[in-house]
Amino acid sequence: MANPVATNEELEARRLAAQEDIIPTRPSATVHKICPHNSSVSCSSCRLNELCLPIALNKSDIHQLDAIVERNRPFKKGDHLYRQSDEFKSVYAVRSGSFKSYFLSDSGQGRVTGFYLPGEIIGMDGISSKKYANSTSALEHSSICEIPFSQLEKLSQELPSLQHHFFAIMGNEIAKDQQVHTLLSSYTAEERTASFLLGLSSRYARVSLSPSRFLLSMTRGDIGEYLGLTVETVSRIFTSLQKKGLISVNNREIELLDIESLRQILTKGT
Amino acid sequence: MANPVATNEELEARRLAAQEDIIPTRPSATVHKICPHNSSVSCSSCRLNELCLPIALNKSDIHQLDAIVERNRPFKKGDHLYRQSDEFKSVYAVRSGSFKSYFLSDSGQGRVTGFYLPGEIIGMDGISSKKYANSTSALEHSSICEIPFSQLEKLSQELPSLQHHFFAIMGNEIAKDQQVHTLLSSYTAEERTASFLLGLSSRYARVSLSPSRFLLSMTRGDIGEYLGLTVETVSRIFTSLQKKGLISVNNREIELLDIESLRQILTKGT
DNA sequence: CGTAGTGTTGAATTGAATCAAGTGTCGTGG
DNA sequence: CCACGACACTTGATTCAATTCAACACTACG
Repeated sequence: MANPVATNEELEARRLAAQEDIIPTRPSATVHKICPHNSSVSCSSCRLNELCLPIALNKSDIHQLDAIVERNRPFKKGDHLYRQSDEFKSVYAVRSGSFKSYFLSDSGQGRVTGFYLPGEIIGMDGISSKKYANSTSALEHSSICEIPFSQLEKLSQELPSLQHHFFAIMGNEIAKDQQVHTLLSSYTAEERTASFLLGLSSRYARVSLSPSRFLLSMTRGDIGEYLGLTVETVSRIFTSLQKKGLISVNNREIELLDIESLRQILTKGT
Repeated sequence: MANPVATNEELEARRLAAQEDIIPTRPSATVHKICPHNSSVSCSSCRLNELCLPIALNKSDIHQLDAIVERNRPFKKGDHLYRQSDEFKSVYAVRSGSFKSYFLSDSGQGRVTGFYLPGEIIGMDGISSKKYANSTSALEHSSICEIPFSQLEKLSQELPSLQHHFFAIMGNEIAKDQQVHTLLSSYTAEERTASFLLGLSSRYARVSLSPSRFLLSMTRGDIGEYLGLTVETVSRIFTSLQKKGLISVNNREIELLDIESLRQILTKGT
């Protein structure tokens, strides 16, 4: 909290450069800036290749996947990957940055249905109806790998382990969504918030970022829409968790001070 | 509501026999009872084959699917298909009856995560972690087709259209779960209930049952757990919708009297 | 430097939960 | 076939968590 604000990419770059968990107090100093949006990287050299689609493929197979992946220009904050009811064409793997998906109902109000971090797959909701069910936009400067779905299907036909892995990715999405169902149907505002923070924490850990200290790329409003709460409630819960000493919040920068106690909020249930 | 209670299977059998929408006033009369739990039927002769996994397969391919499907003994009300953290082995297609999936949290309280009607697929939440994330039990006397997943994968490798269809089924589940997310995070009790009833209606229509009159195989408590409401609230909303003339409820038997107005509850939003 | 967007905090309100007390229904065993 | 007990459902009164309404502070950006 003594820190000036830094973007996730900067934090990420720093971490890669320094292999340390502690965020330097004067980050703007002389950190060598690695650009994580570099679009010329191949799947085999991508540092996410052990988390992303290539996870199940051997060296030679990866090149086949590589050949169908399109590495698009970087996305600016607010840019849309696709919009609700656009024709479904591709799924996307987040390379850097973050995205949110949201659903606009007939009555015009939107709700956030998901946040996506590096190594995660976006767009699977469009597979069955051939139209995307959500809109998805970048929360910060971000980059993406586009994987045309028809080609992914074709390649899955040739590479059993790719098929297996993609089934697993989709199954994981289903299991995750059902957990969220439980969360929304029975947890209190504090429990939802704690669960959200712990979820982000482990997802950051997965991409080798600090699990206890990170930047929220989404607004309080986004979080509220995702958790089924209002902005005000999210803000109040953050404040109250801070007063209890479980977290430390400073604007978008957040630190989980007592992960164990945060977990207990979820398990001490009714 | 002047009707004595009848099970869904009976309603189904009657409909098949009579091709009519109106439930006879004296059902116990002389309806020729077709047993929908007959386990000797093959995929190609199953009357659900245009809704279920075979949908995308031609005659000759169906026999290959047929060969890996295991048609289990019927399930009695309350019998479990599998339990949370059992080893994942198969996905299941509902042949007749209905099932509920529910998740037990550490604190012991369970929440219903889904209901499954004939032609729908159960168990995909276990694919990625190799353990089922839910327990699933029969809500009434029901029958099931078990599809060992490893064999389904193998066969998907040979039959591109099966792979395609299974991707679509999973994508559909994801899209559906995200709609539920929106429902739970922003709808009122009345909106959730209306949406639930309309959802059941169209799913019954899909299996050629009356979309406006059906039996609820789940308790008010199950509905409440699914929608994130209490039993009392569900009961009150049913009563209030009945007073408004939109539905008619008599115990587990329900009739949607004004589907258009029910839809309007959802769209008139904020 | 000003302004729009984002976040915080307080007070009042409310929708649904909880608590409580029933009635209705079904399956079982006598 | 009926009586019993367990479970399912309904309805009312009260409480409470989260929303709503309102005012203000902070930040970021042109």
